[in-house]
Amino acid sequence: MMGALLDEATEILRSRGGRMTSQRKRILESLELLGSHPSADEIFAFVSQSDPTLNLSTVYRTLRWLEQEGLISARHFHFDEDRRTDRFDAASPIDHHHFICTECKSVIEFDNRLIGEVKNQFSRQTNCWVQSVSVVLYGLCPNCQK
Amino acid sequence: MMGALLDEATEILRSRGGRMTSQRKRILESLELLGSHPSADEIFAFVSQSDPTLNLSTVYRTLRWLEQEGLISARHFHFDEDRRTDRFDAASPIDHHHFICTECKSVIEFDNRLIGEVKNQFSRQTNCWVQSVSVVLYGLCPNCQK
DNA sequence: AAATTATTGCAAATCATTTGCAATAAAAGT
DNA sequence: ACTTTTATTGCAAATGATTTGCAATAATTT
Ligand SMILES: [Mn+2]
Ligand SMILES: [Mn+2]
Ligand SMILES: [Zn+2]
Ligand SMILES: [Zn+2]
Repeated sequence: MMGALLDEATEILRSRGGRMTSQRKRILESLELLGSHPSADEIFAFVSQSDPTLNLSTVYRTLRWLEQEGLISARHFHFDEDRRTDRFDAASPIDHHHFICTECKSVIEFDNRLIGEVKNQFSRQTNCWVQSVSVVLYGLCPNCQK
Repeated sequence: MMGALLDEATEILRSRGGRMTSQRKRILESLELLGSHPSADEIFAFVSQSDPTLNLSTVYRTLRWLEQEGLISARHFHFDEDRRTDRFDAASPIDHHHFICTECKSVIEFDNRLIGEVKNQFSRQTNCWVQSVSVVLYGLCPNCQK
């Protein structure tokens, strides 16, 4: 249960002559601890508490590597203000979708088999081959509806 | 048919003491001509042909204003390379969705009533109020499947 | 035509992210 | 353990899209 990401990453590194460093360990850890969808900066701030020498570049390099390996996914949620910062998702890209409360910025993950249907119908109608689907709902969570 | 955007924009300007300038006219025009989902830079390049004095800031200012007024929408399509440039959509945010061919970068617009269902089911289950839905499919268009 | 002020062009600032490079430290070889 | 190899890091500078301050310009009003 705990350390799934770290184990997978370690395995990939081993198989390629890569090195599991203390900074990578901490970044992996933080991805599991910070459940939400943290930005590189948030991960940096969190890990910095326990390792003040960590550099933001290392955070980015590690995240991009994990992304390439398919262990995490980068997303842009279209917040009112900040359209531009990537958020990182410890889960694989393909198996869930997101609701964003535009007021408190909380994120709810969900899935729905109808989404598969949408994909199938589109494929059938256009002969496009659909590899992945991104669904993002924006609105107000129960709390923020007042 | 032609000039819908320009007409709406002109009307809004009129009602607020704004001014319909030549640069705004050209930018609005280009949004209708360039059917695809152009970036600010692409709009800039296009309009520059007919007005070499136009400045990129003006393009951005106009686009952001149109976005605020709800006449166009800004989107980020999650292309492999460039995750960071906004693309502008002459259509309103709410009434259609997109398929992106990750090979040739072409965009196909579509809609599907099931998406409304997904939204309704989510609302019912979580008591969240959903304001907007973004669906983006990534894959290969018929041509690029070889 | 003169006055008013919304809008522009220009240059500089922002801000998230990336990159080059020399210093550091895993892992491998001895 | 000691040395070698080289993957990885920290640091500082670069990038690239977008934004912003401000003086100059041009629509509109008077
Ligand atoms: Mn998620
Ligand atoms: Mn569109
Ligand atoms: Zn909320
Ligand atoms: Zn294609």
